[in-house]
Parts: sequence; C-alpha cells; structure tokens
Amino acid sequence: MEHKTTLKELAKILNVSISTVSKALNDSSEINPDTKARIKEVALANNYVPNELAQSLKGKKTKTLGVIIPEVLSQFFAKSLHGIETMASSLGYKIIICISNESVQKESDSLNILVNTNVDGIIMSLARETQATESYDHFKRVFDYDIPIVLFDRVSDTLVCDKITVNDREITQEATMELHKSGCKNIIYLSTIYDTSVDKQRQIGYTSAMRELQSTPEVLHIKDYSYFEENLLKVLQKSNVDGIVAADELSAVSAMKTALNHGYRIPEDISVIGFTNGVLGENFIPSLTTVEQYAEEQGRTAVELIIGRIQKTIATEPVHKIIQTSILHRNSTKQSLSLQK
Amino acid sequence: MEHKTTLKELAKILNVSISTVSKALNDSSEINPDTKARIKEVALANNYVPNELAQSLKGKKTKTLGVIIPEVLSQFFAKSLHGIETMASSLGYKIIICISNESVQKESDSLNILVNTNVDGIIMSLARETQATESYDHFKRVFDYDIPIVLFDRVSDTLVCDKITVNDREITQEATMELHKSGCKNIIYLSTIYDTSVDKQRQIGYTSAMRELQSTPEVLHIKDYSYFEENLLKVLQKSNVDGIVAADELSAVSAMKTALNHGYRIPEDISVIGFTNGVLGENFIPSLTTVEQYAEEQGRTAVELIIGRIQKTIATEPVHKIIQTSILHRNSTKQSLSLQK
DNA sequence: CTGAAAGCGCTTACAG
DNA sequence: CTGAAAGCGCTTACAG
Repeated sequence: MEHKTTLKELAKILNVSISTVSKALNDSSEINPDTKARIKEVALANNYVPNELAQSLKGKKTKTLGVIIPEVLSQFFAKSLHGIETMASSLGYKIIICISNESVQKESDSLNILVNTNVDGIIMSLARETQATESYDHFKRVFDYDIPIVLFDRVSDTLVCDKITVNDREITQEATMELHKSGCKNIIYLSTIYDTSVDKQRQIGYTSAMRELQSTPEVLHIKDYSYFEENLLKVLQKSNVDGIVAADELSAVSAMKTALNHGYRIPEDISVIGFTNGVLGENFIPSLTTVEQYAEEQGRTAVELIIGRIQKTIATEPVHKIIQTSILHRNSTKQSLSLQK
Repeated sequence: MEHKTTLKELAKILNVSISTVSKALNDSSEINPDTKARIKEVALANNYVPNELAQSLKGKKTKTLGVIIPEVLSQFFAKSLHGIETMASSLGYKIIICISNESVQKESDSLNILVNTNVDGIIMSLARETQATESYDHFKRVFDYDIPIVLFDRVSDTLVCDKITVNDREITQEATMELHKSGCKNIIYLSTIYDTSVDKQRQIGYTSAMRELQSTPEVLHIKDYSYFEENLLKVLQKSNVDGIVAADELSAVSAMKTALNHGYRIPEDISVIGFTNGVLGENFIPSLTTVEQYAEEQGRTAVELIIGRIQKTIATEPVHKIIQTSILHRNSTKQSLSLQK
C-alpha cells in the first residue's frame, strides 16, 4: 500500500525547505522560476497531492457544502439534488448529503454534524415536522457560527437567510383559473404535503382564485396514503368534483388513478393539474398537466447563492429568489380557450 | 459571530494543561475522576466540540464515506442512496455524494476527489460508460492507497473488491418462465440500460430460459428514448410479441404506455415484467409486476460491508453478497397456475 | 495523576 | 529568493 507524499518528503528529495516547496506549488511570486519548475516536476513525479485536512485546518475552508433534504424518493428532491451536485462539483465543491426524513430530530442531528464537520455552507429544504411544529431552535448553532445557509422550496420566515422558491401562490391561482376556463365547475385542492410552507402558499393561491370565481373553496388534506382512495372518493362523489389542483406529483397521479379506477374519465369528467415535472406524471396515461418547478435550476441556483455568500461576493441583505414557473400542458386537462401547446 | 471553543481555551479557563483536558474529555483512565468531572463540566458550559479536522489529521480517519452513483433520478438509485444514508448516519458516518452521470470522466474525477478528501471508504455503482468501455485505470489510486471500496448493482470482475448484487440472472430466468407459464408464446427482452453488467446478466437469464423453452430469444436494446415508441412498436408487430421482460422500471412502464396507446391490452395481449419496486410501476394502470430489487437493503448492506472493511472486522477475502430477490406480482401479468398473491 | 513535547501536514508572516 | 519558526487544533508517547 502506497502512502500519500507530503511536503516534507518532497523537501527532502529536493534538498530545499518545506516552505519553499509549499510556496512553489502554490505558485508564489517569491520563488525563483527555475526552482519552481524543478519542484513542480518532482511533485508531479511523486504524485503529490496536498492533504486537504491540513489545508482546511489552517485555512478554515473545507470546500464542502452540507445538503439536507426531507427525502430523496420524490422526483422534486431527487432533481434538486442532481442540480446541486452538478453545479457544486463544477465549482470545485463537495457535498455531504443528509436526509431528514421529515423529522425535526434527524434534521437537528444533521445540522450538528454539518456544523461539526466544518462545511462552508448549508443548502436545505425544511422537514415537514419542523414546519408543522415551528421548531427552529436547532438552527441556533448555524447562526451563532455564522455559517451561510440557503433554504429552498420549503422555507420559513423565522429563519433570516437566503431563500429560493417558485411563485407557488400565483401559479396555483393561475392553475385554478385555467381549470375554470376549461369548463370545470367544482374544483378542489388536494394535498398530501400538509403542514409545509409550499402547501400553505399553494392553498392560498387556490383559495383566492376560488374567491375570485365566487366559488366555495374545498381543501382536502390526506395524511396517510392508506386512506387516499377512500378519502378522495368520498369527496369526489359528495361535491361532484370536476377539477383537482394537486399540490404534488404523487398525489396528482394517485388522484387520477383513483378516479380512473372508479369509472371517471380524465380529463372529460375530472381534470387534474399537479406539481413537478417528473417521470411519474409524464408517463401516466393520461400524462399529467403540471407545474414545472425547475427543480434542477433551484438546486443550481442554491449552490450559486451559497457560494456567493461563502466568498462574500453578494450583498449583505438576505436574498429571496423567486423562480417564475409555468404550467406544462399535457393530457390530464382539457384544452381551454387560452393557452395550449 | 461566536467561534468554536478549543482545548487551549478550556485549558486556560481551567488552569490545567491541554493534554489533561484532551485526556479528560476522552475519558482516559489516567485522569483523576474529580478533575475529569470538573473539566467536562466546563467543556459543556462552553459548548466545546472537538474540531474534526484536527482529529482526522492526527488519527487518519474521517468518518466519511464516499458514494458514487450513476444517476439519482431513477427510483433504484434514489432508494439505494436512501438506504446508504440511513445506515451510515445511524453508525456515525457522513456521506459525500457524487453523481457520475454515466460518464467515465466524471466518475474518475469523483474518485480523485474522494481520495483527496480522505474518505474512509467508497461505495459505488459503475457508470455505464465505464462498463461499456471497460475503463478501470481511474481506480488505480483507490487501490494504491488501499481505500476500501464496495461495488453494488453495477459491478465488474476486473475490480477486486467487495460486491453486492441481486441474483439477476436467476430471477430473470424465473420471470421469463413465469410469463411462459401464464401463456405467453413470444417473449422478448427489452432494455435501455445497455452495456451494463446488470443488463448482461438479465439478458443471459432471459436467453437461457428461452433456450429451455426451445424458443428463439429476441433482444431489443433501445439506446435513446426519443425512438422508444417507434422501435418497440416495430418489434411488437413483427414478432407478434405477447410477453416483455424489461430490464428496468422506466422501460417497462414506457413499454406498457406504448402498447396501450396502440390498442394492445395489458396483460391480455401483452404481459410485462419489469425491475425495481418504485412509485412509477406501482402507480401505473395496470400496476407493474416487477422484480423487487431491495434497493434500500442493498444500500444498507453496502454500508455495513464497507464499515466492516474499514474497521477490519471482516475476512480479508473479497466478499460478494448476492441478495435473493423475488417477483412482486401485480397487474401487468396474467395469473399463472403457479404463484399469485 | 498531570504536563511538556513532538507531531499530524500544511501555510504564512518574518528574517536574512 | 530561501528558510526557520510559529501555528491551525488535536493526540499520545514520555517524563516526573
């Protein structure tokens, strides 16, 4: 087993001091060009690579970003992660990934680990439990130690830091209006991501559209997929539902599945609009009309933001970037008089 | 902004030496119990947490695992990652995640980063390009420096290290036989994950089943989803296909979609068996009969294996764990005389 | 039982 | 232009 060459060893081989080797390899202008060349050559020949632990211990920067997401099985977070990884690695940063599983405890543990491991910054989307219980005490260390943090998608006003979201409220309002324009009379809002900030925003958007339409809003939160079909069916029948705005991809597809399995036609009897452009909605028959959330772009933007913070190249004021979304028209909705591809 | 308390500072407050503080906090038997208690109290009061960089620099262990997966958008890898993260964090290890995007270059870059960052071990699934071109030179440093590595799912005989796979060959043979028993006459093998080890194994399993059935095997590899429908349709018609063994979840669902869109009934006209138990196959209508790959378990097992290696608690011989899979019967296949839930 | 010293592998003021 | 020294924050043989 080989071991990693050190500056000390190179210095010995070259018969110069460690400082000289270090400076030469860092291209310091102090060093004679010839010496530099000689040193670099030997370093290369010995496969020298600086020990990052030692460098970080001195320099205080680890070139590592911490990422905490609530889960990785939904396309939205998988895509965000992909965007984060791509951008981070292209900019020379590594990522430590933590999955909170929607739990405050795991989120808190993860934050502590990231702080202890000296990440340069943290990118995260809040756990549902954190948002439901408004528990933010576990962020204290992050702020105490002034570690830059960027929240995306699931954000909170309590936390003063950079944020990235889409225009959830407006787009949901727009989605609701579109269903109406395409002929839907009884539109409900369906969500399984209860208690999250995005759910709240989307619900507000839906509700205000309904008010504008002088219709009574009807919100259905289903907390457990075991009762999904049963719960949804009851509402479909009772309220004569012909339009559904679903807050995420899985619930949208599940709603279509339930409806189809019980003889409803989509979009003829019931139109559905969901969120997230993922394989699930794309491949279902009918394909899902959905709000494109630009998950990868959110991830990439989060990395740019956090690195800007780390390198202090952006304003001191916290930034809230709102990404403008659009509705991706597919086959779970009827053509309306307005837009359609 | 606060800063992190150091041993030096604690020593000063306590009027003892740094060594004593260090030993006390590490519960060394050398230290007087009373002194220990006093030191721990002050450490706690000052929120002392050891600097991991310094500890790692001394001790050579970072409690960090590197993970490289080809992509994160498919349920299989997302689930594996989830299993890895869960097990790793429960055992006190952090994970650095890299996504190779099926590219040798990115895989090579990732390996270098992980080596340079002093991870204790690496868990990975090979990029398609790596397997297609049989390029393994970029693994040299990993082996030179004796960094433990565990391969899962996409493995290679060229790399001498621990491995985890499922019994791909046998289960695909079984899947093919089952389609036959349920009445299928013209069964094809469909794959979009060409050039991977798992594809090869599954293909072999399929082919040997076909030989056993004295039927001519027909393998359809589609390299680009833009031509999926067109390519598949041609074969469906030409060969009068009534059974499809698909090598992954997305191709299985895409095949069902194509067939349904062209008037075939599933499973009456064409039966389909896929791989991976994910939301995609679960929610499609009809739901996909599929090979349960125990992705999360593979991830968890990989972590156990690598940590065993790191702590040298397992045999020196490389281990190949083969996880026994089973077929999850759902609605894309007909009841056969044998098993059905 | 406590502490001074050396060292992990670097970087960087400072001296010459 | 080169090098000796101090220091990042720890741990651990060794001395007392």
